[in-house]
Amino acid sequence: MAEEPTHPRSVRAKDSVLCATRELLDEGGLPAASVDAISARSGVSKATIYKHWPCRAAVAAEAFGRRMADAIPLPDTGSARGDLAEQVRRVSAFYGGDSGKVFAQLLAACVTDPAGAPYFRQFFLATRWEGIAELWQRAQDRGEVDAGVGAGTAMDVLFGPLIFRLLTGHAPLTEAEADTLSSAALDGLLSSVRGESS
Amino acid sequence: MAEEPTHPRSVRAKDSVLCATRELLDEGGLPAASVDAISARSGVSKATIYKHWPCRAAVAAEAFGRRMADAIPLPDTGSARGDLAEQVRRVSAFYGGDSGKVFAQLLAACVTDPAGAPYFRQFFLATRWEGIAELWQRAQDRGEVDAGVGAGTAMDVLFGPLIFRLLTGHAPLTEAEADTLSSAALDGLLSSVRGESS
Amino acid sequence: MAEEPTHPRSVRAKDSVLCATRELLDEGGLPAASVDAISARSGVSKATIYKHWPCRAAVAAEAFGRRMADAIPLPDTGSARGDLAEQVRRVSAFYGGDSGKVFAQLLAACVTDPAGAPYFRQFFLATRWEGIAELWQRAQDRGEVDAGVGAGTAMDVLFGPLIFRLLTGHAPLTEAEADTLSSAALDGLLSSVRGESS
Amino acid sequence: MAEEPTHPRSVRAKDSVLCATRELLDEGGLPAASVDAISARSGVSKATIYKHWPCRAAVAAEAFGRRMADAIPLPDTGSARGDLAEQVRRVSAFYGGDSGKVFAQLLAACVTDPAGAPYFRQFFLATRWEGIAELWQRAQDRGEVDAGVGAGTAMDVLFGPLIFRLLTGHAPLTEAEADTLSSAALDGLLSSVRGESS
DNA sequence: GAGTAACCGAGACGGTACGTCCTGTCTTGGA
DNA sequence: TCCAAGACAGGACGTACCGTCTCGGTTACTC
Repeated sequence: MAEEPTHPRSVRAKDSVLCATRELLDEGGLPAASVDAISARSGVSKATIYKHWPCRAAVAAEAFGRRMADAIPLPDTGSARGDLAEQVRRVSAFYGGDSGKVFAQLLAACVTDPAGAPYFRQFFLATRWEGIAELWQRAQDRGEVDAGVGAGTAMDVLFGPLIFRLLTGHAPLTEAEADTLSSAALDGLLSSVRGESS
Repeated sequence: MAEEPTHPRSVRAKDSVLCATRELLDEGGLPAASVDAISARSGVSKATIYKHWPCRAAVAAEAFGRRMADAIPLPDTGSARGDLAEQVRRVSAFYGGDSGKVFAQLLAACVTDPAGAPYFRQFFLATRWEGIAELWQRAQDRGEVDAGVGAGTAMDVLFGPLIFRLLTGHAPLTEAEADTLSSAALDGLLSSVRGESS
Repeated sequence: MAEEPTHPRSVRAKDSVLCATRELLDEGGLPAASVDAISARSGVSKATIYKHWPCRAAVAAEAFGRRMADAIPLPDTGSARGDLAEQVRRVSAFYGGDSGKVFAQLLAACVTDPAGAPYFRQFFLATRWEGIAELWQRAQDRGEVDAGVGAGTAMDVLFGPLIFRLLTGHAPLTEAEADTLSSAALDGLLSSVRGESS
Repeated sequence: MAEEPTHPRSVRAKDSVLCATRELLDEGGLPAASVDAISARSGVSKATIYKHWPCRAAVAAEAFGRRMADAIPLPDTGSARGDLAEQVRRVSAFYGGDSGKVFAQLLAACVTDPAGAPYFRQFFLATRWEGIAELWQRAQDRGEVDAGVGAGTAMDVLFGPLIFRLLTGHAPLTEAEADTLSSAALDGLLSSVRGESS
């Protein structure tokens, strides 16, 4: 406790802000996490908040980012296909839940307000990318993957459809649907050679 | 068209609004298409606008929707794979251009303001869905597609990645990337039998 | 009933409008008597309403005017002073009650919207003026009044203070206050006997 | 005044608002002094205006109040009756001029929107009351007044008739009429000598 | 008794002001 | 020296009401 004051004040301020923002996001989604509300709850002034982040979306992205990473641990089923399918299932479940709504609001906010986009990428996509890269490495090691496809492409093809559905709501995000999408993505849409695919 | 003055007033008002909105979207994107600006340019009062649409995003979606449909005619290359790949290429090009930015803003606005979502689905997704359904039907007729995969799933897997990239900007939307994504989606990510993929 | 249709339609429409307006004024004061509300409740279209009256305040003045006349019958106490004082008391009581608020709103509306002023004068002041003129005539017949003072002046001096208080609310409109005001005013207005006045 | 920039910002904002409002009132009366117009001319945002005043009428009352006080200095003719009659004459002249119209609009607005009433009382009536109280005190000191009549009653009886005429327009506000009214009222209010009144 | 003209209900519309909200900057005073 | 507290400009929001207008159907006169 004695060395708590040695933390630069800015660190304590950032923590307070992120903590308060998390609470507000949980309580009322992104609309509830207005800068005024964050300032009031955290006891950190608006000026200070804007000294650390360029816009509201950036704060929210940083506050919410880890939550998602924690909520979606990497699976290890023994096969690359199993791992990837399970990961799609987990991400779909996350998107389909309450947090998914907040995630969508955040993504939307970072479109509206481009200053937040780098934060969104850093605190959401980077983490996700690392997970997929690891699974993809395992798959490569096992020779399960098409050598011509990169991890980035895989991420897009596997999770893009989920985000599409999350944002537009044109189709549900159930577990069954997640499996359908991951199967299609993993196997391919066209009827080349099948049999091993579900 | 001689009877234009006999159009019910509501029709004329809607036309004015949609036309003005299109212009504003072209000039400054969604932020420029505020309800006040639409009202001022169209000569239609705000109250009337809110009588016809629930929110700004709905107006913009309707105004911008057809533009996209017109900009992306259905291809007919002779093969289902070719048609689908070409369609992905065209949609990617659309997203990558100026219109893509507006499209992203619109999608984001419909997340923020759910009242607009049905309009977005009607004026963007419905059109897209019809196109894909037709291509998919051709493909089924030719026996090129995996019978177990529906057109809806195909749409998600083919275009979800593009939307993912459009919104987050984590990867470019070039033609080459579009081909990579469509190949991966159409063939599948896993290494069954490869080589015939473009 | 058979000859009801012989009434010009306009007469029925006016009656419906005035009746509906009275109800609305009773329920929520002048703000509740919007033209839309009057139209809806009376079944008479707004266009027709505006054919008969120049503005909302005019309708309300006509609708509310008789109410006040009915509520304040002329007193007859045997002396001019007694009659006038009693009349001030009655008007004060009217102003102090619920109707007083509506009266004030109406007067205010006719200031804001001068088209209504003639209606206000016709349906409120004319009636009042007639009453005062009659009392004043009685007083003259009895030789109680200062011959140099006209009935108009008397009306202003007796009721002006009440209206002043009603509108600004700077002092109450109780019966005792009414007597104080009328005493002060009557001592000046009545010529003959001075001394018995408080 | 060198420290003008050090004035708390709120003071500068209030000054700007009141100044702009005065101008607008002069140019087009109360209807011209919409909150939007005040905001635009003063450079003070609407939100700030609503932080300092509860409604438009309150702003206008404060802006216009002093003007009236300045325009009507207290007379000193040597006799209480003379002072009071002169004061009635001056107030009548004020009401009869352009400012009278604005005054009437303001009073009406404070009836319509009760949130403004305290401001009206503070910035119009309080000043008036102080003036009358002083004149009344002089009169009492000279023994000219009826001891049973308070200054408040005097104010109502003297100025109520003017306000009545101002608002309803049922009679003119000329100097001659003002004298007629003040004579009638003062004969009642002043105790001592009767008969020499005009 | 059909034709015709006036009239009216219903309500959409332009216009205007409203009062609220939130963002991101700027100022002040205290620690 | 740094920060909380919060005032501020700017600008969009969605609502409310007014008074005008357009439409289509009904009514009440005319022939």
